Amino acid sequence: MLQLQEIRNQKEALAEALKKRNLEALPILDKILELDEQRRATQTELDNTLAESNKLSKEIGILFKSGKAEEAKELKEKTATLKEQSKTLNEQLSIIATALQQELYQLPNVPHSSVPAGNSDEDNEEIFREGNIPSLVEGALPHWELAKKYDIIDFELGVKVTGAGFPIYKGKGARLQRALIQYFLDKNTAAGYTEIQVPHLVNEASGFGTGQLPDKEGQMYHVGEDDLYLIPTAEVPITNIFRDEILNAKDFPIKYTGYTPCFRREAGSYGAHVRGLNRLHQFDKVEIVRVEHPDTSYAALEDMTNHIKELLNELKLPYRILRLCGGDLGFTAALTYDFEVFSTAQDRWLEISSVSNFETYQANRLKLRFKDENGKKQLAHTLNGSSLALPRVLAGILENYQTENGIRIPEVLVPYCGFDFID
RNA sequence: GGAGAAAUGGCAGAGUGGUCGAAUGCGGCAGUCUUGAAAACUGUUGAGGGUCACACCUCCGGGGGUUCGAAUCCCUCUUUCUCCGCCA
Repeated sequence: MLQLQEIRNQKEALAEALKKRNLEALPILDKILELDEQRRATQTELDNTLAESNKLSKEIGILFKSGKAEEAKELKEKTATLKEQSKTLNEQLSIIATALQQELYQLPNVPHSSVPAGNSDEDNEEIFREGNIPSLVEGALPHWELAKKYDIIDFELGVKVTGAGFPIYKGKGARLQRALIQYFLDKNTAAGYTEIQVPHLVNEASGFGTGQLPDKEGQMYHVGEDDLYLIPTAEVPITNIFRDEILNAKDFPIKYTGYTPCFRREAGSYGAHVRGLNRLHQFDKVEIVRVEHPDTSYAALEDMTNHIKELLNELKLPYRILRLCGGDLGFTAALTYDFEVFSTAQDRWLEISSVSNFETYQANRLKLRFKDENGKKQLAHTLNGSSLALPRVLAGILENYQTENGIRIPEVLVPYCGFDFID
């Protein structure tokens, strides 16, 4: 959520920056300022009414104590009008405040100055590439066929037990997945992230705090009986740890990592690109989350991308890094780097990590603040990134490490797996 | 799931209808003292709105109600604790 103060101070600059998202924000910003004006005027009126009412109440109290019941009675009658007035004003105020909130929720985050303009993922800017892209090998199989051939992932069985998009990992497939989780967590903790385990269901306030609600309601599974949501990413429970907190500047940096399953309804996305592990309703992910001082958040973002690079370098997977363009940038992010692994058999790139700086956008919703060096309260910056999304890493390994006779295991994972070959 | 008790500022803990945004203690911050530190002493110390700055308004778990007036009374929800039941 954008800060009202900023909208008041630099409306034009914000509107200009939001154009990168192909959003003509000026009418919304004007509407917001108008509602803001109304809100303050109504608030002032209400405050004055309440002030008068408070004054009378005190006088009545004093009169009663000094036994002047008659005079008190007279004053009592006067308060009736004030009560009526403040009730009306209060109702008006809440209508205006709600309208103002709704306008604010509509606005996405302002893109960072380095974000390229663009409409879709085709306009994302490739900023880094590592590893050779093997040309399509004769006889190379896509991962879903490899999974079947070596009996390590059973998609049909998942359909039987739950439905499409809920695969069942078996034997060495399950073990490889567990090895990856452990490897990622070990690397993250070695890099200074504190490992935590968090709930897999969150309440509405949490969904709202990180920006999943109210906009992306349909993407989350909702447990109506208890009004809880299955998490679409560990970002939600981890970041919400800091909701309504006022930190000290010396608490920074805050670095957390956690493994969780992630649940996404993925309503409306079907077709060839969702085969196999490409897009699932339930998948595992290790996440890193940081809360930073505004002055250092972009250095933190670089630090995070370097960390993800190291993971992929060690796994020796061919990958590239994209700077997302305005049109592809998530609603709440100011700047996002996507990491993509090359899927040899599918001849396409698969997103395996998304590292973002949300600046104050989430913090404003979360009321996540800190006391700066001068004792002033200001909003913190939040960041997060996948390190990494398991299914697509798995797909990348299966496809890139396949041989005629089986699948080799990346060297760094062998100690975690206890085997070096799947056949 | 049943029965009971409770929820107050960073923490502990007073406050049961009127000047209470809230005693007191601890903690935090600043100062005095000291070569420095500790101790002691003095001052200061919740959040939000509003204002150039004041004034002023709101907030004592959430929501609603009674009253001229609510931290205090009533209803309701949530959470915590104790006992019983069930359970990995």
